Amino acid sequence: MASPRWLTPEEQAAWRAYLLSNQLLDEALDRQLQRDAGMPHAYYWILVALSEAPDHTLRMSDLARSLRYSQSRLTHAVTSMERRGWVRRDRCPSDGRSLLAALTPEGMRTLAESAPGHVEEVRSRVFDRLTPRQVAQLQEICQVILDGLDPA
Amino acid sequence: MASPRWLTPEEQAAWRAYLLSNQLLDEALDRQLQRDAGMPHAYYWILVALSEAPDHTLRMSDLARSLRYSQSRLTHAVTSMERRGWVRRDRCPSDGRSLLAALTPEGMRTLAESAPGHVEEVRSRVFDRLTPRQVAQLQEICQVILDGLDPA
DNA sequence: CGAATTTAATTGAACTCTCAACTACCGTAG
DNA sequence: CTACGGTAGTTGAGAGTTCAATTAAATTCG
Repeated sequence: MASPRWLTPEEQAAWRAYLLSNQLLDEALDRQLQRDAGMPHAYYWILVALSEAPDHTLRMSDLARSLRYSQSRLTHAVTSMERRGWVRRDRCPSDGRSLLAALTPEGMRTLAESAPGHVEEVRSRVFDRLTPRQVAQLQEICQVILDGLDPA
Repeated sequence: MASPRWLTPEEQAAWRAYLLSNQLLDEALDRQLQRDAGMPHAYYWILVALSEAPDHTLRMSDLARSLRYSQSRLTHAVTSMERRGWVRRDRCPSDGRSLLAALTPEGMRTLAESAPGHVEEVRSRVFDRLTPRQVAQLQEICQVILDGLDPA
């Protein structure tokens, strides 16, 4: 058992800042969406993904893959969103195993109503505070981390 | 109602990379700790905070404040950690409302055993992939975001 | 063809976290 | 000294997520 490669002081400081800012940012985004739209952050991105798909429709498994949600997570989420009338689930004509999740007009309207407020929150919390240079740096850093986590 | 200030394409790309890398990184960290130490990420930091405190002891509310956890979240977490024998809760002699959470030897041992593997995960997922320059950039960016979210 | 494997999706239990309500104790002002 | 506002902490319900088990349809291959 080799001695562990501990973090340097610089790395520790960066890591704690990262974890804390993430924690608070996630909480802020979740709270804003919950308060103004009655949905968790995860549901917002399901609405976004469906709204960007042809016919506002995606196979459950493709939707899960594109958002990197587990199938179980997506099933539970879509079940709840279906109860609210935001999404419909239809059998896939070409594959009996698959289900097609489709955004309803009601779901589209919910997204359209909540998007401006949510984007405003993201702006005020993040992008209004960063220089264009920092935005580019952030993306590069996240991309490097993603490359290691997301083989796709 | 002014027209919403949408994100620019650069901001959108950065935002999606950020959200996805966060999601996957959080999942990876949680999975690693759950698998190797049987605890969620949040519990790990409770152990760390207590291990760094004088006498391995902190008032519940100070612990909550330092980690930015809600009191309720901390109560539930500590209840679970107490059942596992990692933490003890004693009445505070100077203030009848307060409770002092103390790390037990068992809890200290659990932390000592899980820390190397966890740090290795953080290294391999994050710091081994970033240049020192990027680590500094990351910290600055997170600090800017923190300044807006954490008045303290 | 028909058995075995893989893929799509759901289910339910266990767990964590949030939120609102509640108990108990402290400090202070009348 | 007692009433009152604030602080410390817990509780329980509800919601979302994970994980393992299950169902069912498609695909592969001997």
